[in-house]
Amino acid sequence: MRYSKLFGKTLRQAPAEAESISHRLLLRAGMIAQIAAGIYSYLPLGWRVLKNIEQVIREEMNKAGGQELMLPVLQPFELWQQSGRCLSFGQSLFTLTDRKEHKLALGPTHEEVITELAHHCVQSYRDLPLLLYQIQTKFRDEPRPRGGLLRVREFIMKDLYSFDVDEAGLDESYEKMSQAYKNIYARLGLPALLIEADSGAIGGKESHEFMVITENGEDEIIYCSNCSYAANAEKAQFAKTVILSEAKNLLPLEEIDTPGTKTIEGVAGFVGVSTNQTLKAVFYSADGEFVFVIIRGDLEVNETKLRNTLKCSELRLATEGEVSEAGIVDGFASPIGIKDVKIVADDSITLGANFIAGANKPGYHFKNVNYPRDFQVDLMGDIALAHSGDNCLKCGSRLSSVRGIEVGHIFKLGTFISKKMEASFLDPNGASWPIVMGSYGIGLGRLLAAIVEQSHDDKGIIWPLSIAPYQVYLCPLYLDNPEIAPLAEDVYHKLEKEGIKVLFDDRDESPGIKFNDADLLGIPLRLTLSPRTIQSQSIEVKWRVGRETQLVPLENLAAEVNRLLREKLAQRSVS
RNA sequence: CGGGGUGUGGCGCAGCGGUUAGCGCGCAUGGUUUGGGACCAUGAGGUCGGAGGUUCAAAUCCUCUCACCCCGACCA
Repeated sequence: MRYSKLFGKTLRQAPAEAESISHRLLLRAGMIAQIAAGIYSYLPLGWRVLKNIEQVIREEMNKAGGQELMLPVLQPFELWQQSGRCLSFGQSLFTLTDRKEHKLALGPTHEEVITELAHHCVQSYRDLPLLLYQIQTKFRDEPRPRGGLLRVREFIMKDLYSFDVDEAGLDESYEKMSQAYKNIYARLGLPALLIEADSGAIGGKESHEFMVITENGEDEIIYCSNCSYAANAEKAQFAKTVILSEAKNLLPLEEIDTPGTKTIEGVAGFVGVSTNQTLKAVFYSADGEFVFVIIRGDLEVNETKLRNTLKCSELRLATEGEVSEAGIVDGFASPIGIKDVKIVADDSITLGANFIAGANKPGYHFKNVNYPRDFQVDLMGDIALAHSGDNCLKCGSRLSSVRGIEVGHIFKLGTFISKKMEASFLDPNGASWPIVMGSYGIGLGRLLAAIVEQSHDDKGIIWPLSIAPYQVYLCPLYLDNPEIAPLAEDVYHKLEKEGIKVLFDDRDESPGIKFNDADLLGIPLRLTLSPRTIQSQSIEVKWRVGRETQLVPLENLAAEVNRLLREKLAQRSVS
C-alpha cells in the first residue's frame, strides 16, 4: 500500500474527548473514528488489524473443532421472552418495531437464536457434541460507553456455543475453549489472566473471565499471590475473620443511649469497640421490593452477590423515602422487631457475638445483639465485598487487587436456556434430555484496544507482528534524489512479490514526519532507504520495539526481510 | 438514571457584553529545505452545538434543550 493513497490521516494532537491511551492512540493513528457515543468506524488501518485478530481467532476456533456459521442480528423479541432474558438484559437490549408492529431485538448475544437452531437441527445424542461459532456485530444499549473501543454499543464479537449430552461433555468443551482462548492471547502477545467470574445477565453457573492487567481497566481483580486464586471482585470470596467475644456467652440485650451516632464508625467509637463488633444495616430495592440487608460492621455489601442471593435483576440502594416508608429509622436501624420486610444477612453476622446494632429509634442502639436469638432473617449467604488485604479463603494468605480489562468470558450455561427453548435430544434409550450448553465470547474491538493499552510507548502503538496492519514500513528519505525514488519503487515491488505486507511511505515528507508516523502507526519493521544507506548498497532495518538499527544489503533484501519476519513470528508464538 | 465537566474552521485552544471572531497545527499553491514532527510567501475554510429571551449591541448574560467526555449502577 502506498501511504500517499491511504485513507486516514495521523493527528499530532488527539481529540480532547479521548482519555484512555488506546483511544488516544487509535484516533491519532487514524485507525478509528467516532460517530456517536460508543459507536465507531474502523478506518483502513484499524480494520486491517481487526481482520487480523479475527483471523487468529477463527483459526483457533477451527482448530478446537468449532464450525463457523452466521446468525441474524435481527431477532424476534419473543425469543427473548421465551428465554426470560429480556428481563435480565433489560434496558441493554436494543429493540425496534417493524411495519407490522412486530417487536424485534438487535442481538446483544446469540444464545436464544442458536438454541432455537439446535432445537430444529439436533435430535439425537449422535448429533452431539457440537461447537458452533460466529464472528459478528452485536448491539447493547450500554448505560455508559467509555474508553474508546473498550466499551461500546455496537461491537464485533466471536461467540461460540457448545452443545453436549451431559456435564462431563460440557467440562470437556469448556476445557477445549479455555485452551483455545489461551492460544489466542499467546498469538496476540497479550498476557491474559484466567479468573473466576460472575455470570451476570448471560446466566448459568460457572464462568471464567480472561483479564488483561492494566491500570485503568474497569474491573477489579482480587488475587492471591500465594496460591493461584484469582477472581473478579464482584465474585471474589475471602475468609471472614471470626470475632470471639470475651466470654463466648450471649449477654442479655441492652438498650444504650448513643446520641448522634448515625454511622458505624460513630457508634463503634462512641461505645469503644471496633467496627467488627457492630452490625450494619443497608437498604435496597430489588425488582421493586424493599430489602433490609444486614452485615457485620467491618464489611461492605457486594451488590453482585446480593443480586445473586436475591435472584433479582434490578437492584439499587433504597431512597430515603422508601426507608422511612418501611418504618425504619435511618442510622439507628436493626432487624430486631422489624416486621413485614425481607431481611437478607451476610453470614458474617454468625462470626461473632454480642454485637452493637440499632434500636430502631433515634439516638439509641442495642448492645449484645445475637443471631438467631434476637432476630430472624429470610435469606443468609455470602454477600460481602472482598478487598485487598483480606485473607484468602483457600490458603489464608493476604489477598491483593489489581485492575484489568475483560478480554474474554466463558460460561457453563448448563440446561438453563435449552430447557426454556426446548432444545433436547434423545439418548440411546430413547429418553429425552435437554442439551447441556456452554457459551464463549470474545470481543474483537476490545481485544484490539487492550493490545494497544498493553503495547505502546510515548511515540505510539507497538503492534505485535501477528496482527499488525502491515508488517513492514518502507521509508525512503529524500524522494527528490534521483537515485532514491526508483530504488524505493524497486524495493517495494520486490517485497510485495515476496508476499510481505508493506506500507510504502511514498510521500514527499521530511524524515521527522515519516519516522514519527511510522512509530505512531506501530508497524513492526521499518526499512529506511536514504543516500547514506545507498552508499553501501543497503537499507536500514529497525524493529518498532528497541532502538538498534542494522544495515541489510539490498541484494536479496526481500528474502532477508522475510527471514527476519518469520524469525520474529516464531519468537512470539512461543511466549 | 445520579454527580462532575466540555461544546468557537479538520484537530488543539484563546476570546467571556462593544467594529470585519483570533492563534498554533493541519489543508491548498509557489519557493528554499530535510536522518526524528523545517522555513518563507500567498490563500481557502467558522450560522461560536441548537432554540428562546435580556440588551442600542450577545461567542460573551439568563432560561430551556441537545451532544460528547469523566466518576458511580451494567458487560465482550
